[in-house]
Amino acid sequence: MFDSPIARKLSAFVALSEEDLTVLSDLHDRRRQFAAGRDMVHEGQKRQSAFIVAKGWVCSYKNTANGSRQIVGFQIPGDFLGLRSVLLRTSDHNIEPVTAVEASEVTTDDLLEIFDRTPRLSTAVLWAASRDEAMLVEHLVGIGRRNAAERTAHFLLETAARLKLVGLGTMAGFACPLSQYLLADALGLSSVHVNRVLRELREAGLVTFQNGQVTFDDFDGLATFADFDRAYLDHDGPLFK
Amino acid sequence: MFDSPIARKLSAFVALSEEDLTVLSDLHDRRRQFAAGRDMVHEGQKRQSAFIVAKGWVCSYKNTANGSRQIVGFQIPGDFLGLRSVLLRTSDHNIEPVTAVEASEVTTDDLLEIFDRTPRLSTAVLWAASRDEAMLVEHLVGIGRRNAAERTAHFLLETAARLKLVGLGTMAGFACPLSQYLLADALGLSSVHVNRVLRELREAGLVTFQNGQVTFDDFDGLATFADFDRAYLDHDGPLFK
DNA sequence: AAGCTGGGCTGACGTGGATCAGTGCAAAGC
DNA sequence: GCTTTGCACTGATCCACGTCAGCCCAGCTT
Repeated sequence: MFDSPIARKLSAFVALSEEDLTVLSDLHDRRRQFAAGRDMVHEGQKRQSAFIVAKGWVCSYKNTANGSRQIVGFQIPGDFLGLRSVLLRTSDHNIEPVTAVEASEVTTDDLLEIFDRTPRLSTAVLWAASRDEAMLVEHLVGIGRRNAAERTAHFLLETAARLKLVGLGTMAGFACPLSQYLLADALGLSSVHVNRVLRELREAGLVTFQNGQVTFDDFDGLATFADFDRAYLDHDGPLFK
Repeated sequence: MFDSPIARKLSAFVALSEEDLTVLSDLHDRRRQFAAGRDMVHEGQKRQSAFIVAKGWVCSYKNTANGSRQIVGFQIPGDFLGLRSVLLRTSDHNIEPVTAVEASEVTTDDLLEIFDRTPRLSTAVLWAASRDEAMLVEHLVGIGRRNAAERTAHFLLETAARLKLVGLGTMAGFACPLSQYLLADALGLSSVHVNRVLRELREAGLVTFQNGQVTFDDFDGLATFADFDRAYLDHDGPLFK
């Protein structure tokens, strides 16, 4: 019962107390279901609460005036979503489930109580937020200064590292529900080009992404190619041991 | 004495108490100087404290393997920098003053005390962090899905809005110490192309950026062109009035 | 006075990735 | 069974930007 994805993830950073784990477990039990494709949150929505993903994949995105969209990031089990909207009062992005999703709603009051009563857990929440922001920065750097292939490779490696932390993948590979269209919107490319890049990476013997399955054929080679440095994910092990 | 840029900025969001203002004022008085061009923080640095900028411009950036760099954002008076590094224990980016800079160091202990003793101020700090993240997202969307001219225009508008909030600019324009090289590294372009884009925008009668001065020749036209929506900056006025 | 440096600025040319306009296939719906 | 829909995949063509290679000017050095 204490083994929810969020508890696993946060435990990798902060040694949580019994009480912390109970709070998380209570949240975890309060899950709601969301169908794939129907937006959970849309831009401009007010008084939005946050969620913790328990199962499934979600994406956060923004639409631009010219009709295209940019996916800002994917949330997987153990991730918060919409945390930023709580303080900004208005959501600045849309949130759409990629697959069927189970998630627990976390209201502003829940958050305040966490900050009030479980200081160690609140540190962990802030850590998770910092880590999400670090991923955002890495994403920005990738789109700004890496070419399509490096960017794609980097994304797959980062995603693998995140999934591994919640027990959903290994260094060998992971199950990936993303279409090439979604990948394109996340990487700032066209789906046509994503297709070509995936072929190149496959033919170079680095990664294979087929039938919803990502397989690392040469993990180290790929990491070198993508200039992937996992330091920003901060898996140095728990604080306050 | 209560009129530091940070106090101005946070007051636009949260109605601060006398005590909150005193804490801010004490921080503000504790300034240190930094020379332009010499890094204040470098990637991988441990146990880094945060800073609040009082005067001057700063940029946060990352270098990539192929020798180019991506500027993640600029910090102007009233902005935090390096907040994320506090919880991640290791800085994930470099920080360089663009001009001569005055900034106050904020240690982890200072932050803990703020969270402990001045709850309203801590809300304001978290709001500022959320706003910074929203700007990061907007930056990501720009690089991923907007073309060079739209992106440049958007950047200038956003920067104007931020400066205005701390009394350093108006709807008419602002003083801007950025070279076209810095602009290029921030926008994910080459400096050559930045130059051309700035000329286009000038010839279209939208903005003029010359001699360290940005002048909006047609503010509304530019905002339309750039698809600039200031909602994400959340200037709705203070909470808890 | 001569040289150097750091901006801004420019034309010619090359290219990574977008766009267009498809094909093929498997699963779902009627 | 036939049609529709969604996704993977492809070749041909185009163009937004990058790269290269320079010029010019202002402000510093020596």
